Amino acid sequence: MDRRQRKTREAIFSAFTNLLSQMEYSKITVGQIISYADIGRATFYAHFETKDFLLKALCEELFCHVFDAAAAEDTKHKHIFQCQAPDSVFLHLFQHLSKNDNNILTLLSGQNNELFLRYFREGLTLLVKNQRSLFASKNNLPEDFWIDHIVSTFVQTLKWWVTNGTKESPETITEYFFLAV
Amino acid sequence: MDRRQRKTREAIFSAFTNLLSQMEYSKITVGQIISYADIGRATFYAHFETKDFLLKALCEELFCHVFDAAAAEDTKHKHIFQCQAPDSVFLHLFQHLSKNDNNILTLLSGQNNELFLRYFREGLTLLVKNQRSLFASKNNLPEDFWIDHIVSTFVQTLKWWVTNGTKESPETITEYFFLAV
DNA sequence: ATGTTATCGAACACATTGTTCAGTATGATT
DNA sequence: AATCATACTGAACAATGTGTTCGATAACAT
Repeated sequence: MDRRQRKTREAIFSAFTNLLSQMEYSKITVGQIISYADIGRATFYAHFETKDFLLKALCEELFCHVFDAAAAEDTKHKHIFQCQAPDSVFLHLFQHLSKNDNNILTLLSGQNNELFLRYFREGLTLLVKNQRSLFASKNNLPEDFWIDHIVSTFVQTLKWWVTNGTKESPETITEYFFLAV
Repeated sequence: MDRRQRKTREAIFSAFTNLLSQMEYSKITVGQIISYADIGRATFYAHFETKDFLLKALCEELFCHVFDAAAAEDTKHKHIFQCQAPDSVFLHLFQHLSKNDNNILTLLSGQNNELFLRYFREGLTLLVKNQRSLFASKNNLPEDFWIDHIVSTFVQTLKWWVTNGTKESPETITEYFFLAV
């Protein structure tokens, strides 16, 4: 990819992420984005069809990164330490999120667009399906129902955690999550 | 209240509700609302400051009505039949919602504004707090955490129900809800 | 019958979106 | 270094939506 394209794309993402941490999605205008990113109007539209597509692209980058990282750390962990703690994927996810890389927590906690949550839930659903064996106690319920339920509970736990100041350790939050679910 | 005001207000609510069942909140314009309601532009703004305030007013009417009705039926039920089934409030709520009065289900299931869900959750939180004794099993978790969790689970159950065609009976859904929670 | 108040409707300023296009700068390729 | 392709600029543009204003008209309460 052309260096110019890369720089522009990153400038847009950076501006957009900053704006997202300051105000809710629906209030952000393309004018603000190009002003922060310091690019021309036409350039923005050469990269993204609309603001919604920008959000989608950002989510794909952020969430893929987080979920992949959590899964990878988990695998590595198991290999090195032979650790079979059943909650390790989720613990790693909470740990990773608690660093607030790329402001994901900020974005998830604020009153942002539903699109945002939808993409997060999509990634999370895949993760939960891979870990379905952890939740055998739910098997008197329809499978898609309880997968949905676990995803909801994770998101709720995360929101509660952030809203209340992220005071608890990732370990404690993981415990809450498994107690609730 | 002046009859003219009442009529206008109802025309706006009616137009808005219809539109909400046809398209998502963010796509609806004031122009469409006044066109459906067949009123002047200035009249709309004499009643509601913005579209968001209209949504808020609608939610207050709808949700108050639903939660109050559920609580009232529940009380009546207990008085007449001496029924102490612990899940009756929630069963009544599911029953009431399943009639889809005023399109609440349609509105809740669609990809509507977060505002909408926020108001629904507010009402629901009050209801859950009144019924906190039903969920004693959660008392090794912080109280605000599990109240949040129960509210989340209710909303998730409702969404799942509607998304999957409202095939299950209110009784079955209530059972799912209590199994999940 | 009278005074009050809601509605009308059209016009208004303003903001935002998404497009267009000619000109300029930067990158890749030989 | 010269050349070609392509990304960016910046300003202008139409189209759409928001929220306000105001004089005229109709409906209401008493």
